Amino acid sequence: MKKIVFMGTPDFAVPVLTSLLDANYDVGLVVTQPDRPVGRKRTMTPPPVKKAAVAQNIEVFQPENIREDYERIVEYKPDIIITAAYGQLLPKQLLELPAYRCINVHASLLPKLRGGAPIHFSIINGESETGITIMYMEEKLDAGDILTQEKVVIEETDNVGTLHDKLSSVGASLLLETLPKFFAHDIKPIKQDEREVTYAPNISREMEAIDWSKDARDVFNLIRGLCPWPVAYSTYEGNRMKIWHATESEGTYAGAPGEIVAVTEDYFTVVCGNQHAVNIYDIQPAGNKRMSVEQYLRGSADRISKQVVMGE
RNA sequence: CGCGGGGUGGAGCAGUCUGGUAGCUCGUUGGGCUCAUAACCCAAAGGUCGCAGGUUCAAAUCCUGCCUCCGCAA
Repeated sequence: MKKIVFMGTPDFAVPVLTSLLDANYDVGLVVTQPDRPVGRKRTMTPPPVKKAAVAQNIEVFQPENIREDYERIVEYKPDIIITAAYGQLLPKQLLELPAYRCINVHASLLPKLRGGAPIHFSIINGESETGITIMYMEEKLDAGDILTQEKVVIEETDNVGTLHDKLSSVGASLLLETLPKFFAHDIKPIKQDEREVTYAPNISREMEAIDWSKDARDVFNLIRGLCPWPVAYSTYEGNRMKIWHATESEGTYAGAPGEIVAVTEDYFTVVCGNQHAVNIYDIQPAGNKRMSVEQYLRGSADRISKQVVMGE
């Protein structure tokens, strides 16, 4: 029985861990990020993977900095380390420690979308498919040789939430398919083609603001690529407004980018670049909860007016 | 003590400054109109106005404390 150390942090990694356990793999040590203060109240919250591990009575190790504090893992003498969205780069000493080395479950078709937010960027970039890659880990982020991959189609109706769930589940099942072959040395690792590399860095604040001068298609992709987290936003008469859900509008409109050109019972239309537009259905005004435009307008029909320019 | 906006029938809001019988849009239920309808007309039910205390003849409204939801910032 191979001794496995699992390293992961967010929800994405939870099904990967639990499916290993369900398949009776010997995961005796789980490494995850330290509890972090979360939300307005700054309450210390354990990462999802920790909760899952604790629920199964597995030892949890939460080093602040894995590059300096990894002695516990060496002590454990793992045969393999499996990571999934752990959140820190591993030191060389750990990468070379286990006989079967370290493998990672990454949510993109590498070499595309290396980095911390591959799911977001697959949608924001307007890709029609993405997937899971299981690969060796190198010192360089997400650059290791590829073991197995599985594609996942991105539907028009997908957002980060739905795609995340699909990928997480595919990641778990692909790992279970990969491991027996991997341990039997039945997989030939493939080098990543450096010419094909693209990156998916963590989402920054500026990225969350909608640039209405872009194509309607790009705006649409940004909105669903940031939903349900961290959510795209713009402003309405100076007040911040998160945009939870929108669709591409048919037809062309002669308005300035950001201008509201139509308001109906349940959505309003905002012009983007290239004369195209998006219809906005779900919003969250500053200080309020998320609500449909229909509900928002019920409070008072003139809360959204034509000719107002969003983002100004 | 980081800054700020909220909590009013099932939903979204107005009313609070200038205390004096609980209002709007929608939903729900019943009835009517119609060949018919998610449309239109009429009617009804449904709220201890977040909680507690205080001021007052009288508090959704003023004062104090607390709970809670949310935007920003970290």
